[in-house]
Amino acid sequence: MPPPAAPPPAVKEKKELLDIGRNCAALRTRMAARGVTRAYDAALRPLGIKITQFTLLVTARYEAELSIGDMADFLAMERSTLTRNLKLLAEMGLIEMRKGKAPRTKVPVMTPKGDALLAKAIPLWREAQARLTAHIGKTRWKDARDLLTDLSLTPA
Amino acid sequence: MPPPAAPPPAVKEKKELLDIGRNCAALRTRMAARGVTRAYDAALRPLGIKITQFTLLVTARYEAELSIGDMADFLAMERSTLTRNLKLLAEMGLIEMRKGKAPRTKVPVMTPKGDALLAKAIPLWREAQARLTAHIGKTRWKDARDLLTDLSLTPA
DNA sequence: CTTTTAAATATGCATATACATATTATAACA
DNA sequence: TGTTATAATATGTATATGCATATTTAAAAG
Repeated sequence: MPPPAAPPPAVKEKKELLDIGRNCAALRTRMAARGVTRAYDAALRPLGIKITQFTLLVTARYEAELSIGDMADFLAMERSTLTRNLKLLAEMGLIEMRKGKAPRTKVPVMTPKGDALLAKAIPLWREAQARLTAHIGKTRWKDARDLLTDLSLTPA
Repeated sequence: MPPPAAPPPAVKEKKELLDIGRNCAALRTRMAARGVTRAYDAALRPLGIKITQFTLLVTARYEAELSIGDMADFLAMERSTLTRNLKLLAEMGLIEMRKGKAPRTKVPVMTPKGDALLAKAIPLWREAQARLTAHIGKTRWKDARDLLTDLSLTPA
């Protein structure tokens, strides 16, 4: 057994590292996102879409006429990320990109195929959402939602 | 202006879509992860590492002798994801992969370079964490942490 | 009406993530 | 002691994400 490359951390440093591991908001939030995403992805797997894509379909269907830029703001997401994610949905035939009213803008529009898929997806989403709220406690979900909203607005 | 590809959703359906957009736990959790990650990544940018990498360094430093598999469980992350993320850190010279005590296992071990970087990163992490707790309220963070932990354990 | 400018989207590059499958290393067995 | 079974890691493929930069498009300036 070769000696470690670095000496073990001193006790004081150990405490500091423990504190970081326990309290790092980024780690905790990302872990939550991983776990929740896995659960919702599993629920939607029979339909061949992921929860991220479901979200975009819902937004496109409800927030009609939102341009890529506005939709990215709405979802607190990079424009370039959204551009690509929408492109995938368009290639799947679930949406169609059209010219928006404002100059230079493009807006996603649901196709009949997209509408049909969304209709099938909603019950699956409801089941996943019900399992989650049951898991964390229905009462707690309202607080959770507000908290998550605040976290998404964390200043850089 | 061409007619829309699909008729506008009925009022009842609109309410349903609004509910989903507002309450989808996956969307809210992912939005939070995006926002928080952006803030912490920005704080660490001067050092050329991301918050995800910082987290792995802290874990490797504190939870010594954790194999890839155990570390993945600890972080609620796919093993294959962790394998690749650790590989990047090894290529950067921040860690070194060694044989673990248990058969077939590998464990990340900090290099002196990794230790030095971690030491410089911790103050930047503290600033980011302080900004976040100030933003959401210090009292609220404790509840938030517990909530996020529960979310990461969402059953599929 | 041409040129310039500015706003919006797209692209290059890099990391993070997960599922399915392949590879590898070692223990257990014959 | 060679073979087989199994546990651990690695790889193939695909999506998600963000920053920096390029391209495009249409308004505004001349």
